[in-house]
Amino acid sequence: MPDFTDSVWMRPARTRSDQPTPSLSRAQIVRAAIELLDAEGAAGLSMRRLGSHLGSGATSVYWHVANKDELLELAVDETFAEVYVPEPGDTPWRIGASVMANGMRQTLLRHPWVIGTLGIRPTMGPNAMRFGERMVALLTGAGFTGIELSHASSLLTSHAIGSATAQSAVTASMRRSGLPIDEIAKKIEPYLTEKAADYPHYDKWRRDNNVLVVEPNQLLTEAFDFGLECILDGLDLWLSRNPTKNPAP
Amino acid sequence: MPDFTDSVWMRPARTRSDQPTPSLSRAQIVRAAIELLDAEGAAGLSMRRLGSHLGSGATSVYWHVANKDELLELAVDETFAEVYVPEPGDTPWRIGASVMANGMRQTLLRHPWVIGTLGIRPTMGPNAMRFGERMVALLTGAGFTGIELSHASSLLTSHAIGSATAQSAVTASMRRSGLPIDEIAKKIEPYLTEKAADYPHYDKWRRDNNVLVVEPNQLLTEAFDFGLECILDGLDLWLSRNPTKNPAP
DNA sequence: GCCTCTTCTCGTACGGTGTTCGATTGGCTC
DNA sequence: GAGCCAATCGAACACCGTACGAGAAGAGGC
Repeated sequence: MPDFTDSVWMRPARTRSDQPTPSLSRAQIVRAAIELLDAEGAAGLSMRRLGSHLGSGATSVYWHVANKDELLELAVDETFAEVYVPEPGDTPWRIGASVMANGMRQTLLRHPWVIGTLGIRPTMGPNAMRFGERMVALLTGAGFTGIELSHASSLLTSHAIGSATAQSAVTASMRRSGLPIDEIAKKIEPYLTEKAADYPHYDKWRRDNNVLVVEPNQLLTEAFDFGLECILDGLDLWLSRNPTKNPAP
Repeated sequence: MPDFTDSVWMRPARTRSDQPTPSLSRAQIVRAAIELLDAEGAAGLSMRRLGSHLGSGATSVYWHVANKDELLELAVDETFAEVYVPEPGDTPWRIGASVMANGMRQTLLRHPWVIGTLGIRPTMGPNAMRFGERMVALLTGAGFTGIELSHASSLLTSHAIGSATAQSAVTASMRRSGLPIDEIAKKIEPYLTEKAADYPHYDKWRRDNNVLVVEPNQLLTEAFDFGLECILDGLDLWLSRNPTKNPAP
């Protein structure tokens, strides 16, 4: 029940910064949590470890933050501060949208633990709001209005999220295995050839384009760029088919 | 280290279905796990609860499945069996791609806990492989070849994942709050108007299109459809700009 | 100086988690 | 019967999130 109606964002932070400079602060806690999460993933953050990482007792954190979920919510919003959305007018809107999508993808890849939280609750913190504000400005400048503005924004962020999800999965797996890419390819190969008869189209395509030799991160980056261009083309087409009544100058 | 090189999929299931009909089976365990996950989300699945849901001891599951991660991997792959990818030739490729993307989105919304796992490791189970096989067939029929075939596939699945992520977030939050949409809107309103000055573009857009009165699931479904059309338009444009040397008949 | 109030820290404890390990069962083949 | 092996399970370990209440440390009033 604590959602929407009783959110972190609608409550004031507990420390009202009185004089005696408390040894813990919400900002400090969130920063430390992000450090742990970046270093070891979602499993690396426990309240006890966070406490000792901060040099304080395990349960001291609970005075500044209601619970772990809320801490995660704060941490996720904090990462939204990193994604830059250009002002409209600085550049053509395609460039602006591209910069935003690339930035969002990069941020998610820098903090892969964020990805696993995006399906749990919508992020409504100040940084996410500021992100939304900039998106509206950018897409309004591009000529979008009404509900389609929201749709275009969703489409661009969805692409960043979906791409980052796929890429995060393979980089995390590669990191866990600790092997270089060609070693992994060598290990997977027999599994794939064994099943080749079951997946004839895939196998033919795989052999024709010998996929496993390409660096996966490069391949997924190219996939992201390709998809982004398609999306921007599609949006451009929509704009040309639905000219605004009050077009931007 | 257990990734890629030592995966569930490369090991045979432990029960070789000998005669004495063991009271537990891997398939049964996976089915029960999915039931728990669907009913109560990722937090609803614990090995003890799974055991008692199956009417067996808490740790008996460990004979059939190496650990919880592997069980999740099996469960995720199982859900991939639900998404239908049409054969090429049955319909125009746009329809086929649309059916696949819609199906994938629906599957993810039926099993929202899957979304949180997609960024952890790539799914390489038999059902995911079959999915890939069908995608290659479908997109080959559409005229894609080489690496761009992979990119087009990634783009379509990314859209399904990204859209489902956003939608899952709001439906989960609404379910947690237990309030009807208009109640939620009433509760959020003061927060939004308080911050209106900070987010002028967003606030103007929000008021012009009074967003909060629309049913969020309907809005997000429309956003998905809008985005899918843009993507298909973009892919069509790419196809027309890059005619295949050996075009499909 | 003392008293009280507020802010903040922290040790302890409770119920739950994933997983290991060794004991135990039960049906099969010799 | 003896031996074997697939399969189940209970107990135990280390860890988790967090409720609670005791305490420290300073501020303000007198």
